Amino acid sequence: MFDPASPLSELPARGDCFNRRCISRSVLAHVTGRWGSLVIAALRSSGVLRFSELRGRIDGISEKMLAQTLRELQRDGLLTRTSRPVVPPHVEYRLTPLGAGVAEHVEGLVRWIESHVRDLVRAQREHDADTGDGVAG
Amino acid sequence: MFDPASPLSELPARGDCFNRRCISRSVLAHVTGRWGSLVIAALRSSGVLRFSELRGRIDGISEKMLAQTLRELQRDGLLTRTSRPVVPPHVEYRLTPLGAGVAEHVEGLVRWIESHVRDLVRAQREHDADTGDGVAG
DNA sequence: GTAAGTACTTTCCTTTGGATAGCATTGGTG
DNA sequence: CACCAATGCTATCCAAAGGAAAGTACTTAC
Repeated sequence: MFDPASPLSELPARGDCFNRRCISRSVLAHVTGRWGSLVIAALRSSGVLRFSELRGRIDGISEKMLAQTLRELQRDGLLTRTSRPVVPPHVEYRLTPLGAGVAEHVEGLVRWIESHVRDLVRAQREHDADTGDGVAG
Repeated sequence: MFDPASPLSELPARGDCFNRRCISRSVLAHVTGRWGSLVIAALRSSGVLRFSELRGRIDGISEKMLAQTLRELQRDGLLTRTSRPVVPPHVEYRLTPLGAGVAEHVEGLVRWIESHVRDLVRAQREHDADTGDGVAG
């Protein structure tokens, strides 16, 4: 059913992220991976970015992980890599139309979290204060 | 500015996920962590779930990671844990109103990916076929 | 006495991630 | 001509995170 070799027409029209063998699961993993959502959000807000620009925008990412994340997302068809054969190298990354589709949701999520920081901090402090599990009965 | 000890009123009204010191960044990490989004999506579609039900629904998760993910999300104020002191133990997890807010976006993302599996598979196959980087010039 | 059932926790080992250095290429500098 | 800068990676090595399996705690049922 989720056999990666079967013809497209035999694949289910809809995936199932809860199934670990479904391709949608691995795409979800790439998109919501440690760095995926930030790469996607950065590209969505800037349009085009070079490798070093992405590295500069995403505080804390290592070059290894940036390269790896970009490769995964490119393979999933969410972004394109365009290299101009000049010296020093000039490589551009941008979202594909497919990538723009996910990006919309990713950005919604990121923006929601950013605009609810105070609520989140308050919740964490309350939790740390009473460190009690809610016990009913 | 993002000092975890400063009073709420001094925290910026909006976080910045691109800054590795901002609390919104760690919440994003929990929500989009390897298992966070699936836990949230499962709770959103079911309302209430017990530990073992979550484990059953989320194919591939280990008990250790489920426990850890639940603890993080609970601390962030996104879900509640309610244990009834009976034998055998009975523990329920459900989203808080805050959690329901993120869950909306998480579910949008998951649903988008699930409904675009075919496009994603097609993209992967094309990529694997030409394994060529887009080169302009 | 012992097995079952639930929600974890612990242990041990594999996999992943991070920091740093290196590579390839060529124009500019001394 | 030697040398460095600039860019986009890759390689290496070590620390951290994650997975599998077994253990814990407690009481009812057999």
